[in-house]
Amino acid sequence: MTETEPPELPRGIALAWGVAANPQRGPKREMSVEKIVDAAVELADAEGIGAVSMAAVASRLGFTPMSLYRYVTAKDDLLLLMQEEATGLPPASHLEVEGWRARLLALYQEQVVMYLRHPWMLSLPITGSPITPNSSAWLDAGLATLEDTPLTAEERMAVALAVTGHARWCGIVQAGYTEQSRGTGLTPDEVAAREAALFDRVITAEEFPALRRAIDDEVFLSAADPFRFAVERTLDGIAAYIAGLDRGDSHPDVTEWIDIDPAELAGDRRLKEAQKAVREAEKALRAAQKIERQTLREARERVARTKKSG
Amino acid sequence: MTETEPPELPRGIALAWGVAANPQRGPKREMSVEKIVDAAVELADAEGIGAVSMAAVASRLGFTPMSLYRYVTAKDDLLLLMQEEATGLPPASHLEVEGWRARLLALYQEQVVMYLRHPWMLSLPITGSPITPNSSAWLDAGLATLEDTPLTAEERMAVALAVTGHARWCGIVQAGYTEQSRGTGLTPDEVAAREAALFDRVITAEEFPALRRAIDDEVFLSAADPFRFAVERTLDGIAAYIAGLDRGDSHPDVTEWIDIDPAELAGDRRLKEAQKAVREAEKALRAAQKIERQTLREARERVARTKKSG
DNA sequence: ACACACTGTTTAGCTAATAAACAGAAGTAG
DNA sequence: CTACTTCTGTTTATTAGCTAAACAGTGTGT
Repeated sequence: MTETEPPELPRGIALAWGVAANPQRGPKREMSVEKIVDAAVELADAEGIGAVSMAAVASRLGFTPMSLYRYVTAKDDLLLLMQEEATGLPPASHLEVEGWRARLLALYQEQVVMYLRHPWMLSLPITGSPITPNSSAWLDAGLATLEDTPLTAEERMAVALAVTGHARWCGIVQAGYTEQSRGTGLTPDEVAAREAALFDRVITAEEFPALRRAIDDEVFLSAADPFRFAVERTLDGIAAYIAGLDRGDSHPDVTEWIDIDPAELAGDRRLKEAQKAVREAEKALRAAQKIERQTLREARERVARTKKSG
Repeated sequence: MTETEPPELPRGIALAWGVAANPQRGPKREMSVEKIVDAAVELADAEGIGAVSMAAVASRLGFTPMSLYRYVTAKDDLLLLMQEEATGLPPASHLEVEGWRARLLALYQEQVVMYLRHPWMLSLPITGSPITPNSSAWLDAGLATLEDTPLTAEERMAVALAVTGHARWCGIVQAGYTEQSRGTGLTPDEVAAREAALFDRVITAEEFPALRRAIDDEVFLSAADPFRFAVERTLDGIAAYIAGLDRGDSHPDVTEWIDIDPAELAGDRRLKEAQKAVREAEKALRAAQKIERQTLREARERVARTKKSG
């Protein structure tokens, strides 16, 4: 009888869970996985993920590049462990408040802080669900806040996932500024201002009326946190949903995932042609807009020149 | 008098807006930026962003790697243009339904479809706000749905941003499976199943009670779309908020962004020490858990062996 | 004592981005 | 028409970065 052996843990994940045999013989180890990961995280925090090369990490510890491979099978491994280390355990502070709503909000904020501290985490690829101890702990904490609610298991998962999503999205957008400010040497505020100026210059009322109005209302210079607003609304919606359940509403039918059937793309010729047609039309539109813009620009320049010389 | 010249458009963005001078002299061009970008997008769709090297794109067009540099200043440029191309203009289908809520939901779904079609987009770094024509068009479409609502400009931006965030988050998670299925050769379903098995194996009721319960309730095997649930709740919350405004509620005070003061991190020694202490404690806890897990595993193996031989 | 399992290091191979120098093509000024 | 200039796609070469393989030295178990 073949034992139903579960699939092998990927080496990196095994390391993260601490299920890795330590060798007994041979010379004493001078480094450790933890020291390596620490060094890598420090480097990423300070200079961005781009600065994290095997050589840089090793040299920060005073060793040669190849030495790291005695502790870590490949760079991807190291990145996974860095993620795990930077994720850390969820702080307990969200337990100091009462009620699922306050706790979820606190958990959201804790996650945002985490991402602000380690913005590089957001540029690492996500590979499916987080099967590492610390990520699991965060997810567990999110689910735990909802234990006293009448939500189904699936709904709880959806809520916990949504909170993480909000935090990530907030982090992603802010990390964009962080990165740019690192690259240009400007402060994040200056980057934002520069960007607002670019926007202002390029968004016309004819092409983007709603966006233009938003710019004119100075949304990009506002100090308000749009992400906070969004989480609050989401929590409102969840609260209302729970209230409905308490009132006796039934859980709605599940909505299936949106799925793109690869066959749909590869097989159906008519669909493909239709898509192609749309793309062509888009291109044509864009081309026309380009010409318009260029013409406009030239006209403006002419006027400016006339004014100057006149 | 120095003219208040706005900052130069980055080359890539200039290209995206079509504000790039075409040369007049010299031999006829055999390629075009568009053909290059098309080829790159096709490649990324088919084989993932990892397959997009300058050489691969060039060879797909039948040219040498360096030829591309006559059209695109650097790979980053190409990536930006790919993003812009794959983003496309928002389909008009969301205009076929009535009311801000239905339109936003449609816009959400359209974005999800876009990300499913081009999952690689989600692994490109975000650099601040989307200052390209197509991205702007999506944002404009989102804001436009809210024009008839009593929301402030900032609130509208927050809502539009949130919808994008939900779509991205949905795309990110699903792209994780797509990528993994490409790497392993398994179907996405198989990947999900394998992952569920891994989870099942590693999550104990003692360490992660809530998560364990969720697994036992088979949330990871459910066909329900957790992201859809979350957007619906968010839209509920926004609807309730709007209803409140209509009833005469006032807009709440703005919440400031969460900001990590770098000085806070660098300067305050006590804080730093406290943080270090927390990290040490976390490590200790993790180490203890590791040992526990390893012991448990060994014990199980012993039992299994005994059973076999007995 | 000796074999073996390990250590960190050296060397080398590979992929990938891109700078620099090139020969030939097409406009343009005389 | 001719010479000059600008531009084309190509060739060559440099650089950074990951990692396989071979190596000399170290400590443990027999």
